[in-house]
Amino acid sequence: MSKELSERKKKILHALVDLYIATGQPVSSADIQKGYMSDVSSATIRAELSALEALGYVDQPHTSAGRVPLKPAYQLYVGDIEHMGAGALTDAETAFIRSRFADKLSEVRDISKRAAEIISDVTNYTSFFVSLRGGSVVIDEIKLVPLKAGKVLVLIVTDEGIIADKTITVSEGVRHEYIESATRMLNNVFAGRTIGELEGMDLDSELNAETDSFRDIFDAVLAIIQTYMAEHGDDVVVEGALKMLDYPEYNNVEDAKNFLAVISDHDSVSELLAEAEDSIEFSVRIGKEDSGVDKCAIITASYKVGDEVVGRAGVIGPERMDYKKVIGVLEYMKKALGAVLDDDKDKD
Amino acid sequence: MSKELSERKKKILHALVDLYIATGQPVSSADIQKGYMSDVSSATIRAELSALEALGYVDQPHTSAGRVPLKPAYQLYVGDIEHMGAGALTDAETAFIRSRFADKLSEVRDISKRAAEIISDVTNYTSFFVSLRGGSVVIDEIKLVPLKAGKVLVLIVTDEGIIADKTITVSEGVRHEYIESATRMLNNVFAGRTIGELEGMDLDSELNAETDSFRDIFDAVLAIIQTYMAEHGDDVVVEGALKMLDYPEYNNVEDAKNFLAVISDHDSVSELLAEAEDSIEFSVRIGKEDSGVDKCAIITASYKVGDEVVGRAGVIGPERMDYKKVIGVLEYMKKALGAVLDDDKDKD
DNA sequence: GTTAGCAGTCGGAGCGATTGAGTGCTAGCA
DNA sequence: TGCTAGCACTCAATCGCTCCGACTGCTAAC
Repeated sequence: MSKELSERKKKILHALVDLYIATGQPVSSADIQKGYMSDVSSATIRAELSALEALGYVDQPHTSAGRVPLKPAYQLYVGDIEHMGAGALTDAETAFIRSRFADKLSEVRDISKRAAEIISDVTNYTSFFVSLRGGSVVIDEIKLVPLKAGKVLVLIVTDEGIIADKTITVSEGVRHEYIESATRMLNNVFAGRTIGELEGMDLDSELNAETDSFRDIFDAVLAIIQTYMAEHGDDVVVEGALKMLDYPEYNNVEDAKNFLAVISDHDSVSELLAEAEDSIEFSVRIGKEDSGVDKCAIITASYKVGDEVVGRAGVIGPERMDYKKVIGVLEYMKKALGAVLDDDKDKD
Repeated sequence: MSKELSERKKKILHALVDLYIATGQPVSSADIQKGYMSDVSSATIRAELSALEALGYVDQPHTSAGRVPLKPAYQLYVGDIEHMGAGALTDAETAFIRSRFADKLSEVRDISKRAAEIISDVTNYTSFFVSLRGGSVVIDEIKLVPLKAGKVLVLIVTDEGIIADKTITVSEGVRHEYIESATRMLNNVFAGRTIGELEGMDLDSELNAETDSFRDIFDAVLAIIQTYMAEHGDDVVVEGALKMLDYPEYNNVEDAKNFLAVISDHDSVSELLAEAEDSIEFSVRIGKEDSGVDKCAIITASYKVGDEVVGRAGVIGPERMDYKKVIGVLEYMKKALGAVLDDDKDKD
């Protein structure tokens, strides 16, 4: 792979991957000649293929079979696509996408879910969407709301909305002044900080004689934030997990099970996406041997609002997947999502 | 099936199901004789089997094969088990269950999830757990909490906790008196009612000239409740969905896919469980032809706190599943869950 | 460097023989 | 009348075999 391939070799390789993606069958020299290179004979193509095999780009399942692309071939192919521009979507497809985004979705989670659905439906592959709000949520304000029976509802208001599902019981009863000073204390400590910051901090040091009397409330608030962190670290949505089973690559139960196990575990999905490098917009990885999703390719794209990456979408499919289409869809989603998110911003 | 089977036929049938559950292979007359009826010859058993086949209890995949139980056979078998008492769990199993319930779980959802996990892990089948809090949640109180910038947080306090994920914007600003009268109005209408009641009611009739000025707040509250209904109607947890793929019955991708599609759709799971009759404690259904989960048996159990059914657990597995064990586990869970829930009640 | 032509390879489909598990039947026995 | 021993029969599954055809690799000629 040190040397550049000749133009003809590249052309043959591209044709081979194209055909293999379309049919899933080993590609013969005659196939390539018929569809792509009627100017030379199949024998010539055979000779080239033989060379490509030696270079590790293609493989032969057995002596009398056609050639099958290997990882380097896919990589070259994907590179070509990114150069040449992605495949355009059909009108029906763009219409479909727009219609699915037509209803107003307010929750971030709903948008992620819808986006993942759309991607999966249009591409017919398994898709996932991760909203990266992790540590960057800013705590605006903490409110304590007295309820009946010595209970206090803790409200944590952030720029992303409210984290408020915890009632705590206070020993002191619900004296008004007590609640007020507790609220002051909590806001001193927490307000204006991001959740990410809190994680690394030594919070005990912030406590002093005065605040120490609110110790239990303080601990409760901290617990809520930590729970929130754990649950919402990265919000992962997976759609169309079962679609993978339609492809012959996963037509045996063992592999299918493996795949589903990985894909249903949100942590591993998050990890898969995290490996995408930040610097590039599209990242295609093919055949991760470890991690149970070998025989797969993963294409990811990052979505930004302003300068900040707010989400990352991905498609996972068989190595021989329709890269053009998938990249096209992810590309188009960038526009569509941008519109939805901006809309959402305006509403606030 | 009109006539009672002879004791010997029953015994043979029971043996046959036992063996079939253990091996998954068609059972021969010799097998039955060896393990269960050394007092008569295989020829006699063959004659009985032949009769049972005519009665529709068993089937022969082909002329020279053993017999396989049909639905009626399973039903008889399950009836026997329920009579005779379920299989006792091993010490290791009960210890495992207790240890998994050892950590304090406060959220209803966490408990459901844990329970489903335990059931699935001990039985090695797919399990689900539905918390039926649906319409019976009582609204205790509605609170409006003013936030910065003309926004108001709506809090709906119920006996099950708080539904509070909605901020609304009020045109009037956040004048204290306005908020107070709105709160009064809302509590007049909603407090003390269950969510289920609200659904059937003509709420507009409750509005009068006075309340009409709070129309937007009123509508917002209603919307929140309706959203809650839709999302929390029945809280369904499914665990170990992939375990089904270990059983040869689902060793082909087509069936596996079908099964997973049903099981991942919480609505259909909810439906499956809803079909369990309320009157009986254990409900076993075998081979629902429609609904994609044919070739399956479903065992459900209801769990009560006091007199109220709070949840329903189920196990779904191949028809030839280890009924004794599953029923034993569900039975034991009744005790274990009872303890956890009571504990939880005490804490409140 | 390219091509036509041909021999060689190998997977897969199709076919028949063989095996063996398990039955149904029948004649004889208690 | 009910049970059993024994035997003939059936049929899925397995194996081995051949045949077919889709490809390739090679070689000799252009």
